[in-house]
Amino acid sequence: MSAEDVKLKLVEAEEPDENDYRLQDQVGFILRKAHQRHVSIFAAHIADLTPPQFAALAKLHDVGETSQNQLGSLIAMDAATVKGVIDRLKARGLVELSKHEVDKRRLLVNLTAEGRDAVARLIPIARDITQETLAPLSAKEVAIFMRLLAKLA
Amino acid sequence: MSAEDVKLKLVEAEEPDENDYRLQDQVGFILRKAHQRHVSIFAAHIADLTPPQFAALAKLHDVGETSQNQLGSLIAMDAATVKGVIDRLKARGLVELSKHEVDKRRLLVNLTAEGRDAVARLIPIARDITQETLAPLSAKEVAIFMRLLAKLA
DNA sequence: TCAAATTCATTCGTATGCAAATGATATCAA
DNA sequence: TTGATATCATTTGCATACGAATGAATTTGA
Repeated sequence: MSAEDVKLKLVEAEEPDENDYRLQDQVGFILRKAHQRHVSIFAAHIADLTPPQFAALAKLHDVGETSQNQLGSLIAMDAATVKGVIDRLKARGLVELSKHEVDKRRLLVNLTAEGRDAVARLIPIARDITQETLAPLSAKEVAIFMRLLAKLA
Repeated sequence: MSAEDVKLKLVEAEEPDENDYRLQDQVGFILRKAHQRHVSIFAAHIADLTPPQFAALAKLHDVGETSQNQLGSLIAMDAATVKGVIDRLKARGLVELSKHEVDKRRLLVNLTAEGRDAVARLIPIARDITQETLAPLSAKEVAIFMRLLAKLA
């Protein structure tokens, strides 16, 4: 093989570019689609609440009173996003806000009685949503998938 | 065991409700966080384009001229969403629009020369983004994960 | 053929999601 | 103590994302 041939071969080997990039095989693209599908399943079961709204209620049910930002960090929302979510839940009477006695910066968030009822009513449905989202996988695959997905989150 | 005891035990067994629902273990919640992490990695590598915008460019590079809605279905965007994405790419000179000669409903989308250059330049970076997103997994785990994730998307 | 149904695109309204800037309050450190 | 930092919350601006309504153009089917 001549020096020129070697060079050509190297150039070929160094050039996977463009031609073999398939968007539909990229993890980000598929992750986005899987998320879309989940949101769609969620909406089919719970029409009057979004996944982020339900996440806020469920977490409040777990931990009780917290500040708005603290709640946000528990459910992976930045300050601006959680504010919008909490505002809408408040407008619907599912949470109530109060000021922290000591630290005047903090805005405390609590479930209302109606909010507690909603969570209790919705949790069984949320379990169905999880199951339907994972339905394409066998039980064994679910265990593997959840373990790996958690590593990426 | 008395009949009463049996009844109590059954009631307990039938009541997983609320108490064992952990938001942070639900597939939808983790899917949302994994997607957030990916978007953040994307933004760190490609500051001037969003993942949906890049998806549109990469797919146009693949398939060439298509109608706006057709492109949307190829990259999993509804008509309203894809319109916004294409409008912004057009404003930046990365795509150009034209009317379909025969079917006057259709709006054809094409990469501009600048758009083609951008895709060529960005595809290697996009490959890095995929790799970094999957970095927490071993090669074997990546293969398994992608197979299962595809089933859910 | 022609009325009904479908497709393509647009617009409106609502809801995340995040960066950046701002203001109020609290904490830290020299 | 007080000046520098840090934290909590809000606001603005921009970008998906999608349901629903609308209008234009095409296709279907009786």
